[in-house]
Amino acid sequence: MKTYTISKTARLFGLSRSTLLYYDRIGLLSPSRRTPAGYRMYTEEDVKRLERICILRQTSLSIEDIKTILRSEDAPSSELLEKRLKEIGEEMLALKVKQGILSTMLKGVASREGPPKVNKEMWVGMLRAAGMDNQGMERWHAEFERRAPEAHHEFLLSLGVPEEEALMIREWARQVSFS
Amino acid sequence: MKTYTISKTARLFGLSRSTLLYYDRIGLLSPSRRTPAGYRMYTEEDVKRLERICILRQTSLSIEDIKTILRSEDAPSSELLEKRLKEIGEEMLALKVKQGILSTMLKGVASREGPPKVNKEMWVGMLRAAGMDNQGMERWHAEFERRAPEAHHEFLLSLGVPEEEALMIREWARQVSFS
DNA sequence: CTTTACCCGTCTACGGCTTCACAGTTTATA
DNA sequence: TATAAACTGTGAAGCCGTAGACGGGTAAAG
Repeated sequence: MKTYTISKTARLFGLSRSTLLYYDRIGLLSPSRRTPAGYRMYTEEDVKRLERICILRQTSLSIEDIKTILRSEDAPSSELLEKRLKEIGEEMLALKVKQGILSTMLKGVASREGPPKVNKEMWVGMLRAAGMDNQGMERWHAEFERRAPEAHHEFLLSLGVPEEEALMIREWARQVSFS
Repeated sequence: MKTYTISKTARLFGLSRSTLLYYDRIGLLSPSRRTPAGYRMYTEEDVKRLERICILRQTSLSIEDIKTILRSEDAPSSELLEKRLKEIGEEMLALKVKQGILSTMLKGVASREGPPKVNKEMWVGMLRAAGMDNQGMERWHAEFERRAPEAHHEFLLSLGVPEEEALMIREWARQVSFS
């Protein structure tokens, strides 16, 4: 049976040797064989597993989740995949907000009006709400929408989010708060 | 002049005490005063600086970049902001691809066709290309588009990216490769 | 048999924190 | 006023996923 050394296996997938060493250490992917000298030899099966790992990693699933998914591969728990998909939605929204902030700041810079002037109370409330992690983002929008829908709208616009998108974000936030 | 203790300052912005300790240690934000017992006291000015830091952090700018931006606050180097904005664009694209992968996998799961069947050569070539970091993403699409535009298109569709979006991504990839 | 070109395990570093351990200080209650 | 609770300080270590360097052993080509 054909086997691959660690570096060759790594190169197959554009990974570094250290990554495979790490995967071995944490028990995510241990090569099925060793040479008498202790060299790791990856079989075709190992490579196949690694391929799956790469695909799953590609979606930024955590190593733990990947382990779980690969363990129960016959019943490929779509739960974790769905969870990650939802997270991605949140991340997209978070990125849009970041984009908005930066655009606003750049506009300020361009027109020489100095640093961005975002209403302090907005920010304080915003940052206080959840620390702005990805789950927090969701809760924050929902909370903001619930407490002050108009301020929420204005806030989104102030970030440079177009009217249309702002309405979509708000609707989404309302769904979150009632589900 | 009014001052705040470290925990109160942290709470103002939804941060933890350790974060402020960390910011002090790395010289990002050191409180202007100390009590005789050595307690950090944050003045209004410090709080103002922290507010800016939070806004900038909110865009995931690195601490180093934030330091630079705050250092030259009269000429607020839009360079770093633009750099980050570009990165965000790449991150959005990366997320879309992840989304596509996950959707495809879920579709596979739902129709009980087992694990996702993405052509191996595609993935290998893809992963080999750049390791799929955010800059790699850009290079990879450009490379794929250059070498096999049709396969690129098919690949995007296979990820569940809608036709329209696929065309946009490809155009963008072509621009990258020639700039 | 020498020269490459690999491989080994172990260690360190990165960013942006968090958590811990332990000691001193301030504030609230009894 | 005594004591307990809630703060504060410092320093060190840990987290993730990966990259890279080190010194030394192995394999294969010339």
